[in-house]
Amino acid sequence: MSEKQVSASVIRRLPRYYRFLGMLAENGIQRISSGELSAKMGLTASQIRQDLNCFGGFGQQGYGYNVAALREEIGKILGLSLPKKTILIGAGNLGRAILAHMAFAEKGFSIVGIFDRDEGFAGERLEGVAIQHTDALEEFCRKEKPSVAILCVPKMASQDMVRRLVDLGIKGFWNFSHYDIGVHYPDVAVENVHLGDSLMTLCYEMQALENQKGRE
Amino acid sequence: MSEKQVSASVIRRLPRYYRFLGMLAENGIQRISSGELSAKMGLTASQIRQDLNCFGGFGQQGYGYNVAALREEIGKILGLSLPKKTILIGAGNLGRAILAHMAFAEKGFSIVGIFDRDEGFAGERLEGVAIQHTDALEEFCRKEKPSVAILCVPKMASQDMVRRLVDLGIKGFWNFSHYDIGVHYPDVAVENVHLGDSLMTLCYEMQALENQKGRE
DNA sequence: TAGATTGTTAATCGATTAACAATC
DNA sequence: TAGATTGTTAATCGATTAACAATC
Repeated sequence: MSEKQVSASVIRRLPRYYRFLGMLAENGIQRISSGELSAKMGLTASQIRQDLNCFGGFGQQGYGYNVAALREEIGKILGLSLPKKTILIGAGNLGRAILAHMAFAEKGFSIVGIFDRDEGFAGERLEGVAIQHTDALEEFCRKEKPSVAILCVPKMASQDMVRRLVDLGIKGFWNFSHYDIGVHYPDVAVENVHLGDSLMTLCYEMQALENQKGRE
Repeated sequence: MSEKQVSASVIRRLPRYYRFLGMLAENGIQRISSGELSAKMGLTASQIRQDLNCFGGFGQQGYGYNVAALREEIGKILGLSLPKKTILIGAGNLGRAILAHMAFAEKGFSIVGIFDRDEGFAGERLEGVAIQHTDALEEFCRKEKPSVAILCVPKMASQDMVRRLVDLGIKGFWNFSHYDIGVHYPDVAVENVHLGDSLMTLCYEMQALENQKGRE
């Protein structure tokens, strides 16, 4: 099982394939060719075949791909069924919204603890899980051994918090804070969300659109 | 002013430069070389110089870059000072969290309206702006002419809502819904957030880390 | 002036697209 | 079998890195 290293560009497209295949399955579509899928997703058929063949031959010549089977394969590649004990750090409105909004369970994440430095939240429950003070973090992690942390704390607090969590054995961060994890922790998995960057990118795109219109 | 088309890869790095330069400025650092900045950001110095020179020569040989001046230039390139009337569609917990969490004003976005299809929210105010029923959307847009919509509605509702908003003259979408805008609307700017995709990517990275450990 | 560091050109590397033989 | 569509190799394209002359 010596998997060759697959590029980040390919990995970033997998969730999107997974999502589109889910939609197709919901609509009762059982088979699809790379050509049809590429049209729906705005990609080339070549790219889809190339991407999928990083992991194996999931299609059938002359037929295409079985939607449900391919979706399941991609789910496996992503590791969605692997159980991942997860803690939420920061129970402000962003943390709460994410907790309520995301389908964690169907991706293998189970929320086992919620922490906030605000004493006022202590005891309150979100989605059935009690909020604890961050002081309880060390003891909790030694006992429960969570592997993932969702970081919804202010920028100021995040740098120290990350160090603390890495020391406590956290292996993956879903980072909504303004701090760039990852530059200094090569042994953990990090997915930075950086909503501010996203909004600025939109800002640029709108301006570019405007300029383009003017030039035509 | 015939700007050559700058690649998306470069654009996506600009907000990150902007953020790091902001941090440096906060720490009282006035000048920085591409070499120093590259070390802090985990890039190559070449890439930084290459990126910046898409837009002009902002540095000075033998000296480096003036932090404050460069930050301002990047802000200009991104179009942050351009005023953008913005509406929020969907005042559920995600919409509320985003509204409270983001520094819209400092990026030129002003929230002028909030809409939800839930009658129960009508009249409530968030950040000083009243929530209206989505029925009021048409009249509001014709009068106020907002250019940006933040989309925080369920997947089911989003497809129709996007069509409606495009018809009403919305030129940019910050899309938190599960629906992929952009495949069918080439004349609007779209920034898809897709938190689910991000979480799945983390899932893969964690698994890859695990496999790597086992192989060593 | 000498040292440092940019702006820019050239070389390399990787990702995407095209093409087509294999095969269902 | 004939038609369709994959898996895979080769060609192209673009992005990143390296190198260095220009210059502050």
